[in-house]
Amino acid sequence: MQIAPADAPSLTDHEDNTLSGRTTADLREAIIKGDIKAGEKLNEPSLAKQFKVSRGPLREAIRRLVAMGLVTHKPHQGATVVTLGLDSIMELYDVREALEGKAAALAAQNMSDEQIAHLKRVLEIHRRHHEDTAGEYLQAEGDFDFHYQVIQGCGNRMLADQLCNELYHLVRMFRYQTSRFKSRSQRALVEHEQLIYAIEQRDPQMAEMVMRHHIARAKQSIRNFLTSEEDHEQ
Amino acid sequence: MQIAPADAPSLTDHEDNTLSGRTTADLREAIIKGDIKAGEKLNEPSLAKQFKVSRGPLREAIRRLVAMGLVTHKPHQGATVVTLGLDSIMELYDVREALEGKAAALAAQNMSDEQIAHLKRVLEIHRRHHEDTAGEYLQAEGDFDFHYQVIQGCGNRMLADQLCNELYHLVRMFRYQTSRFKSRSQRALVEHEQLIYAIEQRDPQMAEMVMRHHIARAKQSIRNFLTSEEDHEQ
DNA sequence: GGAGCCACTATTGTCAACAATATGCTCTGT
DNA sequence: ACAGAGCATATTGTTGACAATAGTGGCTCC
Repeated sequence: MQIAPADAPSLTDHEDNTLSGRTTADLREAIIKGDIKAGEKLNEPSLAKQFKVSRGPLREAIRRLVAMGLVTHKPHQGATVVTLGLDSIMELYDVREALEGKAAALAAQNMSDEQIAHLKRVLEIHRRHHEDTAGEYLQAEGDFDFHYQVIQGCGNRMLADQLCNELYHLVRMFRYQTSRFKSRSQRALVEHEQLIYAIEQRDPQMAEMVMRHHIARAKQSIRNFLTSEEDHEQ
Repeated sequence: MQIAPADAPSLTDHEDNTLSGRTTADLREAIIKGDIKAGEKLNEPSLAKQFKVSRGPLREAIRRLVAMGLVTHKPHQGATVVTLGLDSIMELYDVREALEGKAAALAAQNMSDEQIAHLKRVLEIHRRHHEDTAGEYLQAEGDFDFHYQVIQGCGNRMLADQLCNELYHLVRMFRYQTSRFKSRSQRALVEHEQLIYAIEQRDPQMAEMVMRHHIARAKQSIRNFLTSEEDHEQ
């Protein structure tokens, strides 16, 4: 069992060994980590040269990222990295609330005892880490690690794919963009604990409610942070 | 196996005019309507010849369909049309329940009075149609038309895209595969009426509850139908 | 001097040939 | 006759060149 996976070899890297697959992963990480900035245009020849591939695989990679929601594409005008404004983030968190809420409910029904035990261990590791470092940065990735376990345990592959292959990367991108935004880790721990309790009780409604409140609070916290920041800058 | 007729005036056809875009739409309709059967392998050279395009645009089309969930793809082995087993359908309807439930809640908050009036007109048309034809087939597409209006009125573009660009096509494919499955139209009308009431009252929680029950019932109805059919066949 | 048109350039869309990989078949050996 | 290895073939992955389109700059005309 490993906690927050070290670096780029993300949990969702069942990527293939083809150039197209590797390029997708590389380009995706470049965008998420901000090496290619938000709103920037993706120039095919230059990127192809940069990644040392032809334009064919690169274009396929771009198409996959479009499906992921990381870039937009207009015919004959090319692709540009999405800009995550406050509105988009709020929308994203509403979708997360709906999807992960349902995932929590299903997890309460379908998770094996072994999986629940594993979830407890993950929470314990996060708590230790929080105590040791006084609420450190890793919390961000670690937080998703917890959510990831719940999602994988829900038993609905379609739901899990939607969350992990598409929305997850948008969340990561947002977190890289506003890495200065922390806090909430103490509260998150408590809420995660509540969720485990609900799942352990095999109570889908309670699990869904807890998860939805958890995400709704995160959403509100982000809104407060971003709007106050706007005020400061203007 | 035939090619799809060139007419594909789907609701979501903001497709571009490029060969890639048109091929995507054509191939998509061919798969949804069953011209290319479930589980069938997509042979690139042969399909390219049928659609009169090169393999480049065709491959991009396939990639988009993979993102849509209509086909799966394995490196060096090619793409195959998904087979919608009972399990997949159940998963799909759980995702719909979560997403459309939230959409209904948001619609209750954000829909304009004009949009609500339009929704009422759509419902009225469906009711007329139902009375005239004693519960006819068109109900299937009409039903989604109603849901479509709610989704568009929710004001969350990300949510709407997820539903209309991805899940919607899977639902359509399922309906084409089991077009003999009807019924429920009377009940659906009542449930749609309840939803409008909730939206009109600007009651998000009630709207979400009504929508979720509506979809959950549809799910159960499908399960009963498909399992009984299994029994008959075996 | 400004507005509109035209050519040019940079970039995207498309194609056909080439390379690499998987699958199925044959041939051989026991 | 059967199992396994190796080859042949079909299919996918990749490439560089070609075509078409949108944006840009300069030029002319009013």
